[in-house]
Amino acid sequence: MRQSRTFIPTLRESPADAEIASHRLLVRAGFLRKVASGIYEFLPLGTRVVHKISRIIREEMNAAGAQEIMLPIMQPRELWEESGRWSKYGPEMMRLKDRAGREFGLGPTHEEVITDLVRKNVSSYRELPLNLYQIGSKFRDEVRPRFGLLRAREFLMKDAYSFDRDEEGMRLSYQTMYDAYGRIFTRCGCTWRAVEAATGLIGGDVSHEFMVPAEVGEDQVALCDACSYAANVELATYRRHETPRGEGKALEKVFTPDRRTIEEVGEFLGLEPSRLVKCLMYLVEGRPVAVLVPGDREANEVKLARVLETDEFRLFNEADWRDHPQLLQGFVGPVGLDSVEIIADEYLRGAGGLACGANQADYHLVNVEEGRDFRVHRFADVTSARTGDACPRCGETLRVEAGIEVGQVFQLGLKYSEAMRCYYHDEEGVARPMYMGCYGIGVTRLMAAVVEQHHDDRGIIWPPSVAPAILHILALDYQREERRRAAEDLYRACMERGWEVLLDDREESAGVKFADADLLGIPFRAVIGKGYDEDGSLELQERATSRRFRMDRETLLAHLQDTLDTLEVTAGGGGG
RNA sequence: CGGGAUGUGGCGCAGCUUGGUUAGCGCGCUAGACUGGGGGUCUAGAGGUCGCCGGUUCAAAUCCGGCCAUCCCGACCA
Repeated sequence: MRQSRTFIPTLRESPADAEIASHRLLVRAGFLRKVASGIYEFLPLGTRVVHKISRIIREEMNAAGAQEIMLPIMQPRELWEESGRWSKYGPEMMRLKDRAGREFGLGPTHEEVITDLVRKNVSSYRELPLNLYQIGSKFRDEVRPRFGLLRAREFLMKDAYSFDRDEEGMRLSYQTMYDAYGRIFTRCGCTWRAVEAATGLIGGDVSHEFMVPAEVGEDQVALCDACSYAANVELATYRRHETPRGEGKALEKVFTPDRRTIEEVGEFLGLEPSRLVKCLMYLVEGRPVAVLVPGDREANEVKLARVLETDEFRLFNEADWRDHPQLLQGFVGPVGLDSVEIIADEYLRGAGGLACGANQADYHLVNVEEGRDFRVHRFADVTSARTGDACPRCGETLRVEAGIEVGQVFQLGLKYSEAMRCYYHDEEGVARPMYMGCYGIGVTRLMAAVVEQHHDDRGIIWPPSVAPAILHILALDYQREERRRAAEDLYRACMERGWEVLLDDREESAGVKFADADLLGIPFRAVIGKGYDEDGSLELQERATSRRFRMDRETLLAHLQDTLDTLEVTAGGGGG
């Protein structure tokens, strides 16, 4: 690539609407532009990076026995009715009609189409297992697109689907994908963690997310350094601390004028927040349910959904409080709350010495004991783990940190195959549903994650495996004939070797060239300047370390060859 | 959807409170000259429906109303 002829519109200043490093740098360095909220254009360098990442994914997927296909973005409503997701997916799915009024959705994911494809064309156990994947655009009408490529509405995703004859086969397919994912992220230069994950709208029982640790990550992950426990906080469990016991004191009603929040009441009564019972009112499928958690904890609604066995619930809104006038907002408590189902966090089992709302304006109860003063219908794990909690496996201290979810794998089981009648015939000719798995990688999100992990205040620092080019040739003062010739000569030598290089052949000042080069983040840089005038030597610079080495042309080429060879070796080896 | 903020040449911003005649600055862009190892200097230029619609006024970038867009926080989502 000749920089003078390549579309790389760099920006001296940061775009006003970019907050995080990856978004800011990808736009500034001319990889990316925004066309609307959550919708981006990929410029030549951005496209190259996408291709690099895609290539790594293809190599690992193919090596793992998956076959690449291409599925449509536009999908008929009928298929989604079959799985029940036409209504379940809600406004998250982009919908449109054709001229005849037929309804379609833009695929946010492809379980329906792939299941339809396989059920129509695969009918024998002899054809299983089968693993099909594609790399293509996905659409999700996110409530709030943000952070550039991290949460976009149109994005590139690799999605794979496995079909097996039984559960064991499915587990094997799952493990194969799990292993391939680790290699993919390692090859892309990321440090990552696989964590136990919730399955959400996709469904299934077992799932792992691949997380790239980053401050800007939207997910919180609970990790144990002592054992291997790692889970998304949405489902991470933790050992409860010693539950406070009652001392048999009599229940007492205390006047607490205008004190409603945990902080206000705790301060007024002189009690730790953990001694207060937070009584959250939820409307669950139309009926009120009380959820009790210790005052210093938040309810975890993903866990709650599991306990309630429904997604149809929400915290009371204003109207709900009006509909249930016997429940006093700010003073609800479990004592005497007979008409309402009560679910409590495990921590409160047998707890005493508690305080809670008295179901009477401006009053709270103290010396409350579970079992004696109120009864819980169900105890469950309904609060989130946080840093400092005890690991559920080994009891050591958990750490909660932010991460970017770059991939997720699911054991779907029979969810789609039964709903959509995706069956095969076994040796006896008996029709059985296929066991499915699905496996996603957010390709463009991964690109952003790589930048989050690899940048400094001057620009991007691409890992060689995904860089848009391996070498950036800068000839300073391009008007000087000898330097220009040397640069052109080096450029040609690289091209002959089939390397991807960028030649800065612009007549810009040295400062501009260096600044742009830092911004673009190509791993190696060959500078042709004063050293060349002196003794014909070139300067090889490493973007990551800023180290510089003076050497002659041949040494530089040999050095790069070594680097590229190492990259190839890494590609073949394991990761993790 | 709730809360907050912003919208002025390609980019980043000032001007708006207190309306006034040619709407400014930096960067970028064009032409020329000099310079040439960290966004260099000078000269001369081009480029703007001040987000959109309506209202108030002799007069609106500026005041008022509505709408749209974008970003942030939350809710939501995996």
